[in-house]
Amino acid sequence: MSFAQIQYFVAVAEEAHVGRAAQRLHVSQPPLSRSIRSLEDELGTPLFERTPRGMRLLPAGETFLDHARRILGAVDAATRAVTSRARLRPRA
Amino acid sequence: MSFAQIQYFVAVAEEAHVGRAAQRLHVSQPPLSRSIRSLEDELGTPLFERTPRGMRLLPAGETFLDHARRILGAVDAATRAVTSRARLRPRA
DNA sequence: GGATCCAATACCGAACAGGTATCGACGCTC
DNA sequence: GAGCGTCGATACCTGTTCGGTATTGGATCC
Repeated sequence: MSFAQIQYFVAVAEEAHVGRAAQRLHVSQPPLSRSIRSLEDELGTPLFERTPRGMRLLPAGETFLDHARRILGAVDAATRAVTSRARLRPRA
Repeated sequence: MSFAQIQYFVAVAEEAHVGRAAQRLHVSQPPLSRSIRSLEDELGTPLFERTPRGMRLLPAGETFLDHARRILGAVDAATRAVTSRARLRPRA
């Protein structure tokens, strides 16, 4: 599991559409599809239901989405915590 | 930034020694050195002070260590949340 | 000042991630 | 119900990354 994978997952969950998520993330659709699938493989659970109209979150996916956002938030906080230190203060 | 990088960082911080951390992580020393260095590059801040006896955490490193543990915890929680779902219940 | 211990670098091969092209499945329109 | 459009999934190739072995550079200790 990588950060990119989690960001990808969140984007797909929010867009409910791999193609749209890909656009938003500035990557192409196939890597995104693969990433989601390998995340599901790693977790041993499907997170989405594939429909002809796009992707619908399964209950496990909803749960994971919650955690995923928390993880991304934690990473962001970590980054800001030390980079603001580096610059001695964030603004001015 | 990757999870491995964060795990590596925590190990080095705890061991205060790249070689020992490498042993614990079952990787060799050079990749670990590089990983830490590239993390510092990415954050734009040194996290360790290199001494002839090993690695000593700098204040920024202490801060980051805190966040790093939180991140790993969040990832673990996320994983457990959906894998326990997958198996319908963790034990028996 | 030679031996020792540390992290850093050079170099190489395997694994991974991303891109383009294409497929297979489903729904819609006529 | 045939053809078309729209999904995600797969095949295939390529550039990058990651990990390993061998070696270096620097500091300490005797």
